Amino acid sequence: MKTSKQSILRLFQYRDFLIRLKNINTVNVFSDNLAKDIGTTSIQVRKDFSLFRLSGNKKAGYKVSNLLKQLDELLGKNKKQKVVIVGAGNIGKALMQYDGFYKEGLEIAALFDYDRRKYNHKNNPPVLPIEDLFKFVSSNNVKIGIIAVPCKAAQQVLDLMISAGIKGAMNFAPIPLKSPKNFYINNINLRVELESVVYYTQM
Amino acid sequence: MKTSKQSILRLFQYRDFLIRLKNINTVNVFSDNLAKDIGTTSIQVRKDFSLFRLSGNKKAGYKVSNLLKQLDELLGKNKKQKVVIVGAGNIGKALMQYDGFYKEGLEIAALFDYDRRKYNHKNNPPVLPIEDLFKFVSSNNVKIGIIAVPCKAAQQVLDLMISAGIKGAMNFAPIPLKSPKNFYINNINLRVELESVVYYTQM
DNA sequence: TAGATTGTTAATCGATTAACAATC
DNA sequence: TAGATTGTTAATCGATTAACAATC
Repeated sequence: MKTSKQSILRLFQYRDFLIRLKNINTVNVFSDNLAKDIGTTSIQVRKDFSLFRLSGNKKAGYKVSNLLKQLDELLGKNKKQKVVIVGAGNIGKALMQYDGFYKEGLEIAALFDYDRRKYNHKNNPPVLPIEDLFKFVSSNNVKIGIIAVPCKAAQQVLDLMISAGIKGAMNFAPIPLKSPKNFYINNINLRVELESVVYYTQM
Repeated sequence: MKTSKQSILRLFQYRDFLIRLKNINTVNVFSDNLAKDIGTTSIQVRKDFSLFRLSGNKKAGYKVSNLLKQLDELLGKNKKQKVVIVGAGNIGKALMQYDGFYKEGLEIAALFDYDRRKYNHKNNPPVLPIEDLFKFVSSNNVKIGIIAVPCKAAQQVLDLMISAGIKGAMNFAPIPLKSPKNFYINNINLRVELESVVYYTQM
């Protein structure tokens, strides 16, 4: 109960806003400013902070740099994290080039694919054959994977990741995958997300 | 209360599974099968169905084709929906080529971009100049948009969409956007999603 | 019938919101 | 001081889970 999934997600969003504030040299911020930005209420903001023992000053709000430092610590943003992507198709490439991963401590260490024509050892990050995944992951101590392959290959890729020592994954294949309890998987089903937009606009 | 966001999302997932079942000619399905597939409980499945007046047969479960037909009706899957994408970068192109949109009644009618070099009227869907968005959307009666542009252009694109008559959007720009109350916006922040995977694997 | 399954009502759980005391 | 803000405790709300009746 103490730490809910949703408040963690909001902490990341607050952090985003704080970074923007810091860039324009803002020193203080009120819970109400934070709330407005991410589209919630100031009560929710203070509640979230309360859960994680983040405190400000009555009347003066929160110090941007101080709060940011605490959030970085709390969210483990001080360590660099290596990530591998399996599937060098459109989604894989989009993520490879996604701005802002790197400065957030997320390093796309390599892409992997089944298709030989896509291999490119010289690229940064390199595009490697799927056979190299196991060795790469274990020798580079990678803990995070992204699955961007077609449905029929997804479970196989996940199993390979797990056996290689990966502990959490983001999955774009629109099919539920089986994983052990201690493995964290974040399913992103873009089709369902789009379908739900359609549904809500029709109501 | 009657219709919760989460149960709607699950209805789409049940539907996915039912389509797969239909393809392998399965006739009947139990709530427990549905639950296993999407990773929930049979109680939840029956509760969801109960909310939407979907019923089966005691002992015999649900008829796949019948249930599918009812879900299609409920979720408005019988009408084709046109969608426009603004931003012909990696994410835009990934979505353009995303398998399965079309057969789900989602038609990517056109992409729009600010960059002249990306224009391609001959492509299917065509890649058009952003100046054409307003006219295209209103004359084709498009109700759904996808925002796949950098942060600094996102709000401007959304405003343009709204003025052209779009009613709901999926937004990939990692920044909160302002929209009127009757406009539905689904924010997909891939960086935050990935960061949360990192967070949970570290615990 | 006995066993298995649906479907609804009630109970629980968790997250959000409200109320308000503390204090700068 | 008065006004504005934080931070915690209590109340509400919504979603999930449990219990159980109905019935094939």
